[in-house]
Amino acid sequence: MTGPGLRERKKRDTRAALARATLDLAAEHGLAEVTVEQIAARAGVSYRTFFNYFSGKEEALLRPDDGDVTFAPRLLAQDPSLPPLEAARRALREQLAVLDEDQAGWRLRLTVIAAAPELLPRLMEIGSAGEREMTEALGEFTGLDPAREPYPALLAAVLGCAVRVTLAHWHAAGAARPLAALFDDAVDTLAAGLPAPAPQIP
Amino acid sequence: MTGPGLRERKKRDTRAALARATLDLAAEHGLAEVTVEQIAARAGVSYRTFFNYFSGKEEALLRPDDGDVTFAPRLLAQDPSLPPLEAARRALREQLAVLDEDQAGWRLRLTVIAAAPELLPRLMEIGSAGEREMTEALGEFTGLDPAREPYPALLAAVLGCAVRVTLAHWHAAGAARPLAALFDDAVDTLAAGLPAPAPQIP
DNA sequence: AGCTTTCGTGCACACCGTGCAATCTTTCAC
DNA sequence: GTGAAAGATTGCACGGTGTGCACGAAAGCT
Repeated sequence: MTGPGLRERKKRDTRAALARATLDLAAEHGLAEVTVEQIAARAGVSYRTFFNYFSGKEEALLRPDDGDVTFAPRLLAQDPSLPPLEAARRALREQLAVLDEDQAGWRLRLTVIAAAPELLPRLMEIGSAGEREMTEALGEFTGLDPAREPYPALLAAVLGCAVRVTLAHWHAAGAARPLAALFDDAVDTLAAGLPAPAPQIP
Repeated sequence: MTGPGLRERKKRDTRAALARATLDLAAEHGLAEVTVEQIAARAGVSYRTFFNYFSGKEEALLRPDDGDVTFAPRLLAQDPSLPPLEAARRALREQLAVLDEDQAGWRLRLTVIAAAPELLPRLMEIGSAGEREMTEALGEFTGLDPAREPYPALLAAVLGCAVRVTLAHWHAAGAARPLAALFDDAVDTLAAGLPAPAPQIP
């Protein structure tokens, strides 16, 4: 049992250092004001090396881990007799639990994203490991061909939205309620056909 | 009644020429392979002038007109007693009708986008003139504060998805059915709580 | 006509992202 | 242990992007 080996460990460390440096610098000055050179300097590697790990600042900020588990196996492990929406809800709840491991980091990350709105659509690709993959998995789960029937794509897109809005609300509300509960509420609203809630009268 | 004036007209012509050149070149070679210099040359202006009209290739491709009508007035013109989903559906149907004016152009545009998937999330900002604006308008329509209640943001995001998926399907299916009909189907599915359709048995 | 405003353009600059080749380090086979 | 293979880091050079600035030309106004 030699473990992951020195090489692997150093690679992971470098990647983590670069991601962390990107996050910290972006939190301080805003992502647009930070250069790759600064990031590399803070992480202790050369400018050129940065691009051995990430294709750009964006990726370094939004995809700090590369080996994140995909959505498809989680979905296909669900009970096939469940309605698709319910099965997907359970799979995504598992996936969101990963964020709980580094709550502080993700909250900071969401702060940076909120200040750089051009990144907002990209959140779609984080919580769900990509909408295309989700579409494929839902097609398999439901037995519908995504190329012919819009249902899998629609469901995947809508769920991606639900994740994104939930994250934004969780962040805006200061994480007052746990992420999983907020996500459940959102899916409940979807399952009910998006009825208008009663206006609050404060 | 002198009309728009020579100056205005030339500006609009230049903008249209740049947008058109971007679209044509991107359709021929793929957006990533096209340089701003080529675009400017084809439109008959200088490299520098391109940036007086667009902030980059992306915008030139996805936002050919700047003065597109916003979503908010369309929504607030709807009957306030309607459910929010239904009111938004009607407002968006009006907005999508604009695309019918240049069907061929938009179908070509969608082809380019399909070949450059990193642009796909940006479609959200076209059909709906921006998700934030939609959220605000829905907050006003429902009497909910978007900062406290997630419902307006969720509805706006989901509708943006519906537009995007509808456009993708319309394009993939070769515009066999009209855009408005496809959009109606999608909203019907949403209103019904995203139930699983029967699997096709071909 | 003259005056003001606005637009087009050239120039310079910092940054981005990539290909290539040289150098150094880990790993593995002998 | 030693040396070769595999792989990571780095410097260098290059084409492309996007912006600030200043100058000239054209359009609109009086």
